[in-house]
Amino acid sequence: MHKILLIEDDAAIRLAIKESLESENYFVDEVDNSSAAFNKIHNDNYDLILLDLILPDMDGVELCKKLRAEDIRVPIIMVTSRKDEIDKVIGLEIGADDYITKPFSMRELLARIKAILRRVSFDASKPEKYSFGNVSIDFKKFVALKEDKPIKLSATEFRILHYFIQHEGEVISRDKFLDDVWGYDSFPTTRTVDNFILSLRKKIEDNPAEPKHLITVHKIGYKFTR
Amino acid sequence: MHKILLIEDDAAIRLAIKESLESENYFVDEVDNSSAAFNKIHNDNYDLILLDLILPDMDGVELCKKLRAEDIRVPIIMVTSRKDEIDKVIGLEIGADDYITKPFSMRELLARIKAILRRVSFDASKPEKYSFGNVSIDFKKFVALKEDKPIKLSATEFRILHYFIQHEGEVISRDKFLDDVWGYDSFPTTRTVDNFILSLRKKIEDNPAEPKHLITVHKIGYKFTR
DNA sequence: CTGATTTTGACAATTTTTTGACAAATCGTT
DNA sequence: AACGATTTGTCAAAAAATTGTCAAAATCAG
Repeated sequence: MHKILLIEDDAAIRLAIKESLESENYFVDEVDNSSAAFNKIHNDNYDLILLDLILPDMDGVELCKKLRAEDIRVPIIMVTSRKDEIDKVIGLEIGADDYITKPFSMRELLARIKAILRRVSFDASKPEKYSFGNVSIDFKKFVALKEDKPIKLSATEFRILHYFIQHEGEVISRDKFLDDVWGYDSFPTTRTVDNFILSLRKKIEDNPAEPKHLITVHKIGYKFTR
Repeated sequence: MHKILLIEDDAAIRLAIKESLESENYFVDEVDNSSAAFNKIHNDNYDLILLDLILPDMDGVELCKKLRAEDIRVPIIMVTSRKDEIDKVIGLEIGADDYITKPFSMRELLARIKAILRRVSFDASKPEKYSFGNVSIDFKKFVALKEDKPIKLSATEFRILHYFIQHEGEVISRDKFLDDVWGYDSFPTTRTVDNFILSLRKKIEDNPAEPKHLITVHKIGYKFTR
């Protein structure tokens, strides 16, 4: 889940934005002035900062500059009320990644946030293709073959296999699966994991009753072997 | 990796841009005046030039003209502070490929760079004409035929098909479509993508209910197969 | 202004995910 | 080896989420 710091002195606007962001499953911290923001930023890791340009104590521009001067590179989206303020401010010297002027639609704000987060966080080490036994998988084309015949995997099944492959040989507990594959905003039971293992075995094992790749480690979890 | 030459006399701006570009995995060379730029360009191959309009020695416009006169065709993006300067630039005689006025956000600059590099690499390996099933498309003339009968495609539909063809077999998420086909300053919902797929299917599939070319990959996106 | 295109929103159809019940297997303890 | 407690395998139905579809609203180009 992405963590966003919202810096805005108008309480009503702050609340509105916070609620929208939360409904999109972002975690939001809010402050109403830039010195509080400055502290928060130093004590916490944010994925993105939403910064209103007019703040009581330190100006938003100053905060932005200060952060960049410290080589803090969290993406920053500036929010301004007046178009002509941008001119003074958003110039690149300041180091904001994007800006949006009031009034803006929530949809646009959310879209901009999403666009920036997407750009920043791309998966570093993902195998695009992988094969084991008589199974081969193309994670870019989302195609899986067993003995050259296509098998149908759901999106979650692809994710699980991908995770397994990245952690080959390692025993993964059901809880870890739920954390890492499902994420922090979904809470199925651990039985859900078993069921996915079951269906994956049916699809990729020669003999699902005697799995060679998706191995049960009793009372611990499952592991993948090539 | 793409190689970019950044010509900008303000050191702060130069650094900010350079860092952003590098974080996007571009290789960046920087100079602060146009005669240095001129030499660099002759001794090296750049994929793109970012040129500030106000430079100490030679004017950016002059540099641009000079390069074009030598038939050097590297794409050039002009950066200007004042809106009225654009007029000088756009007049095509200068030969810049795009321009951007200060203030601008990093996101916009990166988007424009991406767009131009994409366009160029597309021109290089151009599928000007393409056919699949009983459909053939001429992307230069913007004409599409199905069983030799013309079908009417909108500009967006052409762009989508073109994007699909460039990424044949690959599954494209709705978000990626919005980024790459719609661009950086428009924020439709992901449902818009579905609707375009729908209308494209009606036009190019024999049986739109059972598409053979525009395939849904549930929970991931769509892919094109020949 | 008009007509075409793009975008949204509602609802239906489809697919996937999750749950829960029960059987089978495992483990530690007699 | 047998027992009981716990964990895992298995299946199918329920719940949830995604996509297909259409039409109306908004936007854009001429």
